[in-house]
Amino acid sequence: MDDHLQERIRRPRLEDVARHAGVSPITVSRSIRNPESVSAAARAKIALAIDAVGYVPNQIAGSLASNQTKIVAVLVPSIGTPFFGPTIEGLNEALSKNGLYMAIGDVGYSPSEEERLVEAFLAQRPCGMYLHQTTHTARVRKLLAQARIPVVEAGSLISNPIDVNISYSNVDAARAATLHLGERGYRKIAFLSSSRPSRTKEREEGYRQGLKQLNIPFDPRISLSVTSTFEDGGRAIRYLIETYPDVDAAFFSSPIAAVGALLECQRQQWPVPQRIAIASFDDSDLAAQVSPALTAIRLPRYEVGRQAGQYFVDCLNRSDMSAGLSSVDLGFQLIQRGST
Amino acid sequence: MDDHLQERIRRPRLEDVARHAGVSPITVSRSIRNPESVSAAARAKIALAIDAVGYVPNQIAGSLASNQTKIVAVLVPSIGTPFFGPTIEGLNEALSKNGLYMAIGDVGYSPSEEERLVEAFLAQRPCGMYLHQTTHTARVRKLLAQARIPVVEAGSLISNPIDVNISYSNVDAARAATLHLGERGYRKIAFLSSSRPSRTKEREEGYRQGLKQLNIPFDPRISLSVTSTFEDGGRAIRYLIETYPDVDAAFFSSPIAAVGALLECQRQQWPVPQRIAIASFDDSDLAAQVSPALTAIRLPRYEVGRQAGQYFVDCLNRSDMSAGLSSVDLGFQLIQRGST
DNA sequence: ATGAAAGCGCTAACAA
DNA sequence: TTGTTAGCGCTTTCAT
Repeated sequence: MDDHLQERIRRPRLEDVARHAGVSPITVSRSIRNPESVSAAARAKIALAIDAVGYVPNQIAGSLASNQTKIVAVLVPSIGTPFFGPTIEGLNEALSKNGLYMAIGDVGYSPSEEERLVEAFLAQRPCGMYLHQTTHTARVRKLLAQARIPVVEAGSLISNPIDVNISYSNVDAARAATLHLGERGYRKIAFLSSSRPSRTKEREEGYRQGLKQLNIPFDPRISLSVTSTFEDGGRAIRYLIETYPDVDAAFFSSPIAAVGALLECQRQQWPVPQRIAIASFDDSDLAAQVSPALTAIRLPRYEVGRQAGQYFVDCLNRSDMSAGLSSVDLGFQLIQRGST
Repeated sequence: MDDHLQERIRRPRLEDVARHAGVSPITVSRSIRNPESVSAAARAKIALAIDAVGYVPNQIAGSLASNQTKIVAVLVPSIGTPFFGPTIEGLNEALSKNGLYMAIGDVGYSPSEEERLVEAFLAQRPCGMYLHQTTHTARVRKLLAQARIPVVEAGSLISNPIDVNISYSNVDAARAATLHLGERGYRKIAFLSSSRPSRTKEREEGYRQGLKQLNIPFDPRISLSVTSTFEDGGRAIRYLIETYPDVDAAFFSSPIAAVGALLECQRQQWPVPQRIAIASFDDSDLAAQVSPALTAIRLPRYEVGRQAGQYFVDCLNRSDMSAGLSSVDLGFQLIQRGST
């Protein structure tokens, strides 16, 4: 009687299950978290009772008592863009397999927004934090250091990570692509950087290092900034060909812009790579499908997420932390296709 | 002295701030959550103290005491695919603006995985749940009903939502595209459904309704299942043209496959739409860029997320719930381009 | 505007 | 293997 009334009013607790099963609350707790530590008989009674009262554990209370959560905070520069899809997938793969969950936030390429979100997410006491970002405000670094949780920074290879850095080198990859173009005989290589503030500097640095190695002088007039859209990619290639006819190769930081450029070349009947070669920093299914298919740097985006996720899992199991290396270079691949 | 030692050992609490500021813990709590309810003098002292001790609120304890969280659980069929990007962006837009956060999970098109995740996420006591899915196990429906939180189902228009249904009609949209093709004079219209289990049935139903309205008999031989890849789209159109030369239009459920088909037509020099017209169920930037650009149904994916997010926010403010309509049809647009 | 007391639902630590 | 006790760090409620 009383029971039925109460069930209407408040959600059942451990105690309700315990009473129903004729055991103590802690036994129910154990049977849920670590079934082997409870006798088979008790386990059976408890399973029945859980079903009967419709019990769903309150993880909030559990987290407060145990001082640990199963939530990893994931902060990305832009939640909707396809770029981070594979990384988030990799994180999810590693985390969900081990009973961890993701809380996700969008920092919009803004350090102050990152600061706001880091603080808000730390209030949830996550068991780890993934930042797809390597430059932070001083306050962020301080908050994260105090938090004493595993922190993975990704997106660039850096020398002084807060905790662990898992990434590829934008500089190396951009240099490799530039060298590839040089080795294929292209001499007047334009660089079309993405307008996103994130990795542009590093990619341009790699491009310049490549040029130097090829003994090609850097020409600022053919180093342009382009938004990451198909339209702007097309616009850029048109501008280059019309303004600097001796340009024979274009290296795009954005794979979207690179495809846009290639589609524009198709429309304009500019043969690729004979009239102009095109290479892209980032690979995509699409890059492999256009004609000619695009030469591109393949970044280990999925792998970054998976290894980051695995790191959080490992930290939780052996709870010593910081046993691994502080910086992991996952490398990249140059996929040569018809466009160069 | 004692203070400094303790700070090393455990994170500062409300009490530490309170002692530092010379007020009671509850005043600190108020000053954080509702600054106006505290005198300006106290507020100033407290702000200083928070900074001095490096206090980050423990939202876990807060949630347990207040019996409410700021977390919305978001379950999508596949976290990495670009399809859900705009929806998640819309959710994030509405939620983050109002101090709510997202926990995200991937149910992988599997009802049993959905059940597992719904239960796990309910344990976190979210203040709302977004499901990009409309068919559920009985247990999921029961759990969600008991949870007494706002629930948004999206992805299809349905008649018996658990709480609220915000979507577009797959049937209506597929019918509209089919009718469009009929009106443009195409008579032998193939349907290439996506192999994803999700909305395929509804889209095929719309296609058949459209055919019926056009007095065109349904021909099961040209209703095929195709994976959502560029390659398979190309393969499908090749198969159709080679096997059923009288097919004059192809309606793709997957925008990726549709673009793949168009690229294949370019390679094979099959003029579009003269040899064969192509239409796509879902729009994308890319669809607008290929030549000819693809006629496509534009789905309000961002808007679905934004309105769902707004619903959660509204429910939290007026805490009555279920004041709105139970089903919202956000419609769709048919964007006609060169491919039809 | 501020404070004191009580308790949210669970788990850690200890005991049996 | 099971139970008892004592909190986890906050917010609610009630008082002043």
